[in-house]
Amino acid sequence: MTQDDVAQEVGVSRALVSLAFRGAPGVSEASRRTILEAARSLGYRHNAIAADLAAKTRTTIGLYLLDFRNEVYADVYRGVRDALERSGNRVVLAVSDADEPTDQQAVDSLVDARVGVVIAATLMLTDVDVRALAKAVPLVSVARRVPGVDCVYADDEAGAEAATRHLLDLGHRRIAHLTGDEYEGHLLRRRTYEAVMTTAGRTPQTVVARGYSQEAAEGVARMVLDVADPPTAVFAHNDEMALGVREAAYSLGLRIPEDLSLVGYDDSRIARLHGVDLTSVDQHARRLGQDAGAAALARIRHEDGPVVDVRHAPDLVVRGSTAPCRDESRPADRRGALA
Amino acid sequence: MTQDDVAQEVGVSRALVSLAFRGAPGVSEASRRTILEAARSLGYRHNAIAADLAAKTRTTIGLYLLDFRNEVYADVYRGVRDALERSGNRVVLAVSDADEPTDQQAVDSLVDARVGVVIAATLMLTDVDVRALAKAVPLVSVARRVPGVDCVYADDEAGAEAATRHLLDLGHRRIAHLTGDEYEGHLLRRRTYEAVMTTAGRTPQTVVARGYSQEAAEGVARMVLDVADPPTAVFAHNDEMALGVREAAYSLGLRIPEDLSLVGYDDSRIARLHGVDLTSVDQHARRLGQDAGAAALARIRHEDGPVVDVRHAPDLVVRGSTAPCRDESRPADRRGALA
DNA sequence: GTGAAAGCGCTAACAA
DNA sequence: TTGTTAGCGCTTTCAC
Repeated sequence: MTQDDVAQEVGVSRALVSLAFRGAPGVSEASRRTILEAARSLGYRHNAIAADLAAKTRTTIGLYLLDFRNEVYADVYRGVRDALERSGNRVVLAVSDADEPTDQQAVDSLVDARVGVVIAATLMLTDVDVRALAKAVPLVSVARRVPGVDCVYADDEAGAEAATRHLLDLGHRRIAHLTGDEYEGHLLRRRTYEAVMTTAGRTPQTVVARGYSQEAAEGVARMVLDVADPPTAVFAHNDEMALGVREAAYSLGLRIPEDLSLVGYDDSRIARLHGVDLTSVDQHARRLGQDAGAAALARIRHEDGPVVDVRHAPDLVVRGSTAPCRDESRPADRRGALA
Repeated sequence: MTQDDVAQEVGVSRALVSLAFRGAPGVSEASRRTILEAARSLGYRHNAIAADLAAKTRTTIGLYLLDFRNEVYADVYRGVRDALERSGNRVVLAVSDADEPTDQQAVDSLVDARVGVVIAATLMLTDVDVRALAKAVPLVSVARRVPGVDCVYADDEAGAEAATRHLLDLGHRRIAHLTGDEYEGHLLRRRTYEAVMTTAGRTPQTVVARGYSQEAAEGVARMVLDVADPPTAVFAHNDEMALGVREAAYSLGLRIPEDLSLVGYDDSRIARLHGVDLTSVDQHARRLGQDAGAAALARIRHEDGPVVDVRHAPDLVVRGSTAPCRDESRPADRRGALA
């Protein structure tokens, strides 16, 4: 079933059918209607892939998501869908795995699918590699800022600072930060945590797991918490890892927040469950997705339009997993000593 | 950068380059090596889409997933990836939404992407529509049995029976079942629950929400539980809905399992969290995905091979969300009265 | 408005 | 082994 068949059925040229299908000018309203009608009754479907090949265009949008299990990416996906809903562009997805990111490979598969632009959330590559990638295919980076490349992200420094300060304000001193392998794009939260701690006169304790999943976090957390003088609070890189800490804590008989305060990142649905009730930083992932979708659309239309750099403010959502420090072993602070 | 460029660089014909890239016979080992080498240094990438067009083949596999938020689909996805890892076939994804399923639309997008086979998990369409779909494109249905169509699924009747019996065995009488809109493919669990209840001499109480999400379930559950004589146990269609029941219960001051026993379905990661600890039925979704991937591969190679119908046995995983019924208002049963 | 001809990047015979 | 030719389903000139 090709445009030829439709053309024959209606008794016009194939070229006219092509024009009619693209809503291009140069075809009478009457012809258009007849053609579309005939196409429907014949069950003809426009072959956008062949069209792209012939027109040397790339109208498909590629979406790379780091992880299927982390709900934040479901939200990004929804946002992208919101933005692209009525654009008519196809979206093809490629999904990786938080513990074994295969950015390059997955994005390659999108390039092979001949997409016109790639929306990537979240790239683990180095800045240098991201820029190289952006040379090969128009790229919109989500939740990761790379100067010179289109990007849409929440302010990680603000988020990490809010999280860390929140714990400091609650009187915690031994606050650990749990993160994954040192991917360049994920360093911002860590660095900010360390800076805020240092400024507050506390010693940062950064713990690095092998990956960013719950499972990866749980193993490391058990070691960190099972010592003589464990941290009284943990700030985890994301909610997944926070859940790992939570499981580790419970398995050691520690209560949250009585014995351990816990802060996550992403404010995922799990954080809101009764009994989990996790303090977390909301990145507004769906909005990130929406903006990324819009940016991708702009990029696909004007390959060399201005580079977009959209930064949103995250929000700390305080819930029941954080509470004032009640660790008796903590040294009294100055004011306490003088009082 | 086309095969022509590579051919010119090496000084051979375009056809030879084509053959070399497909590992087809008729090209000497020396030529192949030179060609592949030149291609790499030129940065040439084989255009599988143009190849499909020319060869009139369809090597891409389409994967439809009902919902991004329900982890069971992440598991199916992983399974499919396992199966396709070294097959060389591209996979394109289309994802819908549990509360507003758009099967037809999403699968259409896959058909438009010119896929050779569609793996669908889970279709909400009627059996009739599914079969019509299967005529338009080779289809492998996951977690939904449709006679005459390739399918890979867990035995819903066994799962629902195990869940219902488990609650009955714990002494519960007023056991409600919470499900979503009546999609044909989702009726098996409900019908089984109702049959088991009736056989046990109990009155089934099936409650239908508008969708299959946590949110949809929560609203309905609140109404069901906030009555004079509420059910002492609920069997939910899936873990997502069970979480909704859980939230509703807690918001009404009911404790689980003391005041309410709860069974889900899918044995998702959330079910295993400390404090959630949800009794659930494991469908072994990753294995379903693996088998579906294998079936799709077989179908794409032999369009009219035998129809596959793979059924797995689900497993009830008993956790802390279910306990013996302690409802004092329950009428003593016969043996109790005699003792 | 319409039709003919060329070409997108590739494969598939068939000859050479 | 290699090169030649035709054609996949479509768009795009450009003349009618």
